[in-house]
Amino acid sequence: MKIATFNINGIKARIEALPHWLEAARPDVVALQEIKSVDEGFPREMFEDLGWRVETHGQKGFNGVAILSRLPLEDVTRGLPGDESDEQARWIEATVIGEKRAVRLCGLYLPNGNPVSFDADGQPEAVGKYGYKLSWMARMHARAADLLQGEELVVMAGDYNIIPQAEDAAKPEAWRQDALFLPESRAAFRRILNLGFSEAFRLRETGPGHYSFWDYQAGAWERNNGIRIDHLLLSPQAADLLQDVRIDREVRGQEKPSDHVPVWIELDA
DNA sequence: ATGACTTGCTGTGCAAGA
Repeated sequence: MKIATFNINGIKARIEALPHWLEAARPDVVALQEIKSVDEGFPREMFEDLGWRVETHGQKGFNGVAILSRLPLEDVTRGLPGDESDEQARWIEATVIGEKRAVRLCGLYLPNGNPVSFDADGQPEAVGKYGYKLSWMARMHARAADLLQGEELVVMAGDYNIIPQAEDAAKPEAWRQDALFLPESRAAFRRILNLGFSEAFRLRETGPGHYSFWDYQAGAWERNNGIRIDHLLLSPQAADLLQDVRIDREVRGQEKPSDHVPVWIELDA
């Protein structure tokens, strides 16, 4: 089962590039982020005509996640539990029925968290957008712990807006005060990993120079000034079935690209 | 470097992204 994550930065803007990549990469299931569309505005029929099952969780203008699948999907749920007042569309789950195993797939768009305000001691304050990021990650931690209690394989795929280590940024010094790389953000990410999840890419690849996002500004792509923030986290049983992992970096150089590129795994499931 | 670029909005410049 080939499972991908792709922050497309707007479904309308990627209406040609996304089908092009789907045809070339031929994943079985894809978690999409930043569809920037309400459910009724997503071009569902177009993807269904191409053979995809389509499940969306959108909102007007920003955010929004979706799952496209060639395999059957069951028990689709929308929204991250833990705060009924949270109206941002950043979490969707579905059980993907593989040839050998079922996989509980979570598609997520973790809050960016910028800008960050700092107190007189230079410590980041857990308020505003940064406070929302940290509280959202605490809710994700609780959901991730619950998922591990189930019998299904678990894959949590998406735009985490977390640079896990300095080697995951071309210029780590530029991100020291940024919500994507602050120690508190990375610690919250590690707390989720410490439940028993493995980050798929680092099971297979070591060292610097692997990125999944390049800013549109200042020639970031041409200078390879990137960061690695799109991840797939695997439960222990899922990690045991990992066969391959890849970042489709060449997508960033194609026509009218998103600022993110797809990341995918192959599971023996 | 307060920049840059891209997206969606019911806009005519702005917020948000990372």
